[in-house]
Amino acid sequence: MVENLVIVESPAKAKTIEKFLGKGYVVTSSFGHIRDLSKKDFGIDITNNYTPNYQISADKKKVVTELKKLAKEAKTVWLASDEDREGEAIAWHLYEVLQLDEKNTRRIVFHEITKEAILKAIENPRKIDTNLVNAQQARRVLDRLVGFELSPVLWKKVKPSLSAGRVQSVAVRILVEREREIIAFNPKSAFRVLAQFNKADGKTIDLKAELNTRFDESKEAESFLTICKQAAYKVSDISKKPTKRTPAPPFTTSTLQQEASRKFGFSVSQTMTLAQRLYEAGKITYMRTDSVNLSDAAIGAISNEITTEFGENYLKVRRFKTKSKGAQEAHEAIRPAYINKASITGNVNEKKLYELIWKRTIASQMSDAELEKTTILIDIEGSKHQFVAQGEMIKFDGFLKVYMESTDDEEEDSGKNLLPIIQSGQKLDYQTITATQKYTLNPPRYTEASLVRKLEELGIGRPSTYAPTISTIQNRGYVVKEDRTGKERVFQQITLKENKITKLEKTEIFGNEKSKLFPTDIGMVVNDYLLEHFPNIMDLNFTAEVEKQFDDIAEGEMVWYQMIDEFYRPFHERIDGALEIVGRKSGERQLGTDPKTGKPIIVKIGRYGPMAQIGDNEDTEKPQYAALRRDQHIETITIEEALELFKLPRDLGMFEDKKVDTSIGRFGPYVRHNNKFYSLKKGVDDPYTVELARAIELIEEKRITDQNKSIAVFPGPDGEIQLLNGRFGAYIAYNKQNYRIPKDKIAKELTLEQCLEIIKNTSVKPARKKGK
DNA sequence: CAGTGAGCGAGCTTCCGCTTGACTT
Repeated sequence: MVENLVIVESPAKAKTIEKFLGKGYVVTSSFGHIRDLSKKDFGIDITNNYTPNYQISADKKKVVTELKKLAKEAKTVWLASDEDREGEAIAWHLYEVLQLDEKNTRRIVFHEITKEAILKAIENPRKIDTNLVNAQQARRVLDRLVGFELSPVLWKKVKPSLSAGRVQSVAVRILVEREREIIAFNPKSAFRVLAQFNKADGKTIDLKAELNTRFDESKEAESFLTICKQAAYKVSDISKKPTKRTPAPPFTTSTLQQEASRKFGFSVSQTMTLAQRLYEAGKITYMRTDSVNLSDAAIGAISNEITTEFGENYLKVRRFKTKSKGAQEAHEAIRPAYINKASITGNVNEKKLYELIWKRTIASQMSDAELEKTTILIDIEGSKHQFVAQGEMIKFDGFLKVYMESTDDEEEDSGKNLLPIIQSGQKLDYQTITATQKYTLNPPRYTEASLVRKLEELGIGRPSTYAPTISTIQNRGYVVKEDRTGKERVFQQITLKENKITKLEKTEIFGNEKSKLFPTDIGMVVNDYLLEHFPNIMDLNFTAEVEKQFDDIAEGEMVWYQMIDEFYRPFHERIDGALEIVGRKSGERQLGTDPKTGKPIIVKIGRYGPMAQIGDNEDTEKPQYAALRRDQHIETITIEEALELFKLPRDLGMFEDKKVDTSIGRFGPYVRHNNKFYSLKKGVDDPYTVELARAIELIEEKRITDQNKSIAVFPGPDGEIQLLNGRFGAYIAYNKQNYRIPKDKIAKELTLEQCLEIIKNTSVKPARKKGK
């Protein structure tokens, strides 16, 4: 007989709490939600006040049986899920499913896992807050209605298996809009002038300064440098201004994802997997949180650590306030479980992430850094402009001793260098003065982490869904994360050195992208379609607005199904309206006419992806088709590039009485002969120019490697059993399956019997899931 | 593995938020 059964959401949390409570308490966990809307036929009775049809999730059946058993044995059941909308609903579902008795059920909540907080919670039980539960039901039902009515529209109007939802569709919209800003971006250039001074009153110094003006035209820059040739330079003013810098608050899920991305290049899901491991090992507090709050106990421990490690003057206790919209603050900020542990054992990445969390937590309770910003103004004889040198000196490092937050901007040499000691009125000599043509930068593309930040700013999504959302939009093919190499462009540089002006044309690479999110053609077409027919769902403020209503429901000022009804009726009308319009949305774009045939040339999304087409479908003559290449996009492809596509496949001639042709396929450029494919060599061969002789060379080369590929062939019951040399060593190929050869066997010496044995002992792989 | 782009029809896809493992490469 168990006296008290406490149910929390996470097993790791249960373990910790059990230690605090000791005898008489069994602490267990529900593993999150135990029930959800039925997957079939909506799970909502629309005609009956939107009554939800809840079902115990397949993977929770075991948990529920176990919990039922424990609850039956216990005298008192304590529902200790999180104190937010979802947590309240979890408590209510437990209450319903476990068929608990109100008399021996207590609802308790705490925001931090400390002994004091939990004992206090036990002393102050309450009842389940039905209004809060209803707010959650409204949230859940709304998301189901939106997701399960919009997605089928996309299946019919754009492409099967697509999806839409309150969160994911807005996330894609943000990326599409940024991409279009970038496409439309028109860089402007101006000449930035930098001077390097090497003498002050004849004494050697090292001082870099930038002109306080930029010149639009190279002529202006040149005539300025001509003035500089003759000019005398004088320090006209030195000013010093004290400034300070304040530490960032402790980590939340989204800020942790951002910093781990900026500092270590971790993907959002990578960070979460690492954090989960640290949490389960008891090394950090809960990793899915929107709170920047630290418990009193933690602040005490941090203060201790700072005073002993760095001294009293480095300590400044701070309480941070959450700024983000819709934060529910059921937990603490993400911090080390034991503050005095500056590092841990574990793999390299776990260590890195832990140390980052430790530093950020400690720094958040440290003094401001005090800086002195120095500005030196330099007069130029014969010019109204001035050179400006700026420097920053740290007078007291404060929190910078342990931690410095990174920014997203790829910083140029911002001139915050160390300045030499110099006096006002001193005469300066230049070493070089350089005017460089600088182009304005397009708005930056999003990384996974910066998209999460944007979503959080808008109050869209929750800490537990940021990583899954980022995966979903990639899995649906709306977005790809990739590197793209930039383009070259020419810029001018005019240099004054030793009284001579020289002009140079240089090239730079711009627009290099690493691990950035790019919307795909499908992403753009779906976005435009949804925006056209469902602008309210696509509104960046849609979530914020329904959240207000959920709050009203939670306050008991609104009936949840009435709120849903007001949303649903006009929404469903739009669904019907969209379905009535015939035809599909293919994102078709006219490029012009084909000079050869005079027929229209278009690009659009076809059955198998983005394609170009010459001629109409209605035309008596069948149109010509060509798939776009991976790096080509409906929105940006030019007519010239599209016409290039139709030059392939190219016939090269005959070889061994069979046709040889060349083209570009899914895996790159190839030569085809007798129904066999031979890859062209990257960086060597080009399908537009490759000739028959070279193609034959490639064919013969491949034949030789293929000859060496086969080690032995045996007859098997379902065709040949082949022993082959592969990329990863020898393997067995039989009946369209590959089999690994055990390490203790040598491939060459295998007999038919041994091969059959290996095949028999290998568990057949389950059918691969189709799609990506 | 590298193609395809007409049409029909069966059967499937899909949301967001709570939680962990169980998967594969």
